[in-house]
Amino acid sequence: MGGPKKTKKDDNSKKWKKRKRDDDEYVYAEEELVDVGDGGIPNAAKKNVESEDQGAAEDEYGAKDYRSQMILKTDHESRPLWVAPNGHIFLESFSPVYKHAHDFLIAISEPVCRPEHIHEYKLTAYSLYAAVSVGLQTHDIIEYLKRLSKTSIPDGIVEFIKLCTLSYGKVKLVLKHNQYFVESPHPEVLQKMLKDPVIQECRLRRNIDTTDGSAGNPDDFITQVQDKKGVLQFGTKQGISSGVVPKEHGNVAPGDQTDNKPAEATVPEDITNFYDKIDKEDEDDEEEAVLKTVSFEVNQEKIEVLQKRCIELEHPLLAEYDFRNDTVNPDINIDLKPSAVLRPYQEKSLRKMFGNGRARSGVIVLPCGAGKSLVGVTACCTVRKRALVLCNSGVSVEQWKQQFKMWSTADDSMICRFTSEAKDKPMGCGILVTTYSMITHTQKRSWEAEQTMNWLKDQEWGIMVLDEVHTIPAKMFRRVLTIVQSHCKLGLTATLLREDDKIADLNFLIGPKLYEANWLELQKRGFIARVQCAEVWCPMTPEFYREYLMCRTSKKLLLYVMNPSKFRSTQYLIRYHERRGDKTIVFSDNVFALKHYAIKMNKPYIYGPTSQNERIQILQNFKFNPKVNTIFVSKVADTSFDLPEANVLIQISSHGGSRRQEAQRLGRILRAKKGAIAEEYNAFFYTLVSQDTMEMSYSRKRQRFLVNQGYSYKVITKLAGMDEEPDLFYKTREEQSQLLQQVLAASDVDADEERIPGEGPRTGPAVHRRVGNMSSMSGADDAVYLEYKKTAFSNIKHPLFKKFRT
DNA sequence: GATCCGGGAA
DNA sequence: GCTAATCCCGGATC
Repeated sequence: MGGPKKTKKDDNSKKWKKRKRDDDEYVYAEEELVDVGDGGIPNAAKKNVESEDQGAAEDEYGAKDYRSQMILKTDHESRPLWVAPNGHIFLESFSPVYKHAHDFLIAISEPVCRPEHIHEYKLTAYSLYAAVSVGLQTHDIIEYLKRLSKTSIPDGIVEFIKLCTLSYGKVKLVLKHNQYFVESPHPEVLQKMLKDPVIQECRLRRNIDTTDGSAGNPDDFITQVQDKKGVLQFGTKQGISSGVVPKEHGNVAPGDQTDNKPAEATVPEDITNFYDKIDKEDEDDEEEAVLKTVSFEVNQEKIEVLQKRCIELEHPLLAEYDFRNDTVNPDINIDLKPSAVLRPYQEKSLRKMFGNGRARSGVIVLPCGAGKSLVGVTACCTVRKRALVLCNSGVSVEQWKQQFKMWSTADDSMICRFTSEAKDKPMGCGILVTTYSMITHTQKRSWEAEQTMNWLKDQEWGIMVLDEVHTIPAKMFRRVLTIVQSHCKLGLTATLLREDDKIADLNFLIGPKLYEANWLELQKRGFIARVQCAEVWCPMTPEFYREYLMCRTSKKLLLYVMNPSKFRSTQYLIRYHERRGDKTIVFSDNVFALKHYAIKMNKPYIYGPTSQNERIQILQNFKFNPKVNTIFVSKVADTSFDLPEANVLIQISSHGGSRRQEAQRLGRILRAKKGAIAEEYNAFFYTLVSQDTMEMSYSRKRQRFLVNQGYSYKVITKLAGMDEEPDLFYKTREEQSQLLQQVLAASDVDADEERIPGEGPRTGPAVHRRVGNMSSMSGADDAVYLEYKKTAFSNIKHPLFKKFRT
């Protein structure tokens, strides 16, 4: 393949490639295609794509020239795609068929980078697996890709798609009567699989004969005939929500015309026709309706081994739940309220899940604020079997309960909370909301918790909703799976990103990604806020910079966070937005900085030790009190509670290069803002960075995810108007050096916990870290901090400090 | 009872 | 490898 090779891959070009790699993720992305973790790629396919890729010439910058392998079609202008031989796909977002192509690419590939004009995707074994699981078929994928493409499709890609999809989707994992079965309409496939020793190990043989009396012979399967499926509607028997959103058939979707130039190029008919065909197929694949299936039972504890092995054998197990024909588990009486109207993308994601009339397990990716919980609630209302919702914190348990009450007909008696402080009676309830740690708890349980857990283990759950699924460690999630028996698992998340490589695990622990929304697209349509992202560069003051260069890493962090010009920029931005009437949240990972900034500026702050009551109080004030427009928060705000009213976010310190945290935080202000259509932006996201420090490289790393989602960062090197602003703190050298002393003293304390500055070594318990239960509003619950106030702040007249002065 | 605090875990 | 934060439980305190 690959035609005549004009590569001259000498050492020199390799060097370039390597250098490129160090500062550019793109090259990584290419490599990932052939290395997606746990044997996700058929080996033959690997070779295929690799060899294909080598056929391309590379220039001195590592760019590849594929012209020799791809022939441009004459009507290429009306087709939106290029498919490169390395599996990367490039899409013109201004194309009249963008909508069709985008839907299709989301289904078959992973988005890599989606800026304004050209979007990049890549084909991976996982993404193709996901495509098959939502009902697409090999020939349709290839055919549609061919039609959308400006050029011929490289042979290697066709081969790759075939390899990754032909054997997929033939074997299913189903739960019946509390027993797990591997099921397939293809007896020969099951026979082949059962020859594998690993799979034999996972098979469960019962002494008692099963219903049809299957015996011990490996080739003896349980055989049954499947029922024919009907058309499904979401959420309710009556199908209130179905048909609310018209499907975008035919030509260009109405909403798109406004954003794009009127389509001068005619859309080739073969594209629109095929889109309709695929879209329709997804809805009712009748194909297997009358097929006989064969199955064998498997051991619940071996399920993970089984799934992994099946992927290696290139027959990944699909988990599907035919809930409408489940007569064993009773229906629960829950429907969507008529007022619950799904947005188009919510409906679309649910169509991926329920497309063939059954419930598929998998992950739905929506940005925060885009209505993930409505998707979860609707899924539960569609399945109408006992549902288990797993959350990260007690607070989000409460929020989920609220969501169920808001969108569905479920009342208090049907929704049961199960956390350490709220244990409703679980028996007879339809929906159980609990935390991951409650399920996986290993230590002693209270009697009540023990009872509920026993009950929970005995249940056969219809659906398990996994909130913020990206945050749970894979290990913990595995334990959940061995404890809970559920027919179907729905993972919800805002981003599938993690800095470690555990995200691939989700693919076979939960299921493939069913849908992923494009943030910018939602923003354009007004479903989430339009955010202006800015990186504000704050020069280090000379004194701070000198210390920064001299000291070791742990101290460095404190120095660049406490940089006086950063403080002043923060103060200025806060004032600027307060005048505009905005609501601002300031994030700081570093607790020392958090407290110092907040106290100095006299703003409330929330961090770990802040009591539940106080948190609620601060949040309520922030929400309703027009005098409280700015609050400071630590890491606590990254997860759990949401802050619906904020539209400005300022980051003064963050965790290394975590892209996920960045995305999560941006999500805090994404909830669509009212009356916002007039302005270009209605939300602001500032990251404050101390110039010429490590922070700058962290910052770039963190931004990468959002940049790939299409956000652009504006770099601000000087805040206009800041110099004219009166009364900003830390203006004089003297104030600054005082601050420096505090910072240095603070990092010394870190080095030697027991020492209190200025008082020499302590032996007795006279000074304790925690002093009584004073309000943490004032930061007085930290004796060390109290010490500083006595010395450094003693000349400041401020009501907050008066209380504590002796 | 409700609330606070500390320990252990991950 | 470290830090911050969280969860659950049990015992102490008001």
